[in-house]
Amino acid sequence: MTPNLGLRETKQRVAILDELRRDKSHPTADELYRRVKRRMPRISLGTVYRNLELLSDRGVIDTLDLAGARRRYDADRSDHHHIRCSGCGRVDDLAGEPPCCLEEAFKNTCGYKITGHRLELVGLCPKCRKRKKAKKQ
Amino acid sequence: MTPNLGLRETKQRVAILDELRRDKSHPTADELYRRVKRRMPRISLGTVYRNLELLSDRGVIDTLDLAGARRRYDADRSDHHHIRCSGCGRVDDLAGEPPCCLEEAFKNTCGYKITGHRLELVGLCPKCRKRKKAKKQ
DNA sequence: GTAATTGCAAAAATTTTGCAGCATT
DNA sequence: AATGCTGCAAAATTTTTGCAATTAC
Repeated sequence: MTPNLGLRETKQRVAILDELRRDKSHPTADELYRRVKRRMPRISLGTVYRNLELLSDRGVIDTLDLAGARRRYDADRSDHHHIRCSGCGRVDDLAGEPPCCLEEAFKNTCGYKITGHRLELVGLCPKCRKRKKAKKQ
Repeated sequence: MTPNLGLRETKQRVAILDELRRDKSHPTADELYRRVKRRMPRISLGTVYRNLELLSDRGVIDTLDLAGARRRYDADRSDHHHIRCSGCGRVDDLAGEPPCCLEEAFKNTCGYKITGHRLELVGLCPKCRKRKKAKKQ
């Protein structure tokens, strides 16, 4: 599965991580649950939530927690940002370098010890753009 | 209250907006409800939610929807970002210019029509830094 | 008078948790 | 054998909604 993390390698955990790695759409816990359920029908939603939290705590996966939407998960831990469609809620990866040292820029503000940041663009995905155009005419 | 927006000027709406403007802590709907309730004991939480949504739709207030936390609201509509404490969840304003044209940087990515962005720093607020230090020793 | 808005309470949606039994180490 | 993990179901949390009565326009 992954280097030793003090976690047991249960069938459920392996299946959850495997499906998340295979699914590039940043699924919610519930969406992932439904996928895993296809190959493991007795798995419970609670198990999925518990495992996603454990894996996230140990840095195996990322929790997206994007603004306003339900929590989403991402097995891709590389440094990248996301864009969310305000029409349908889908979330895509942003290509391109993370911009100029955001954390640096705010380093000496307000007494916080800065540990990270989250940048999220908002927009309309191609499908929703088309849909909107169609509506207007 | 505010220029005409096709909204009636009910006592509840006025009180909600007034309290939000007075409260710089980016309260959640529930926190705001408890404040408003002090001067208007019969107001209901549903009314607070409904008004916050209406006011946000019309751009009178901002919905923060910061990552992972509960939804928060902000009557300050100036262009600014936020920092969230991973210890206690409090949210503060970030001083300083918004960094170099974030949206520009990603303009030609992935076919989205970009309409906005959200930047949120994460860190430990002064209180939580102190608390953590105390614990360690 | 009309239509928007409210309070209330119930429902919906999402996430967490207690527990007894099971599986991994 | 020990203990971490699971399924299940119930609970907790947050937000939304239906409806009859009220209020602003």
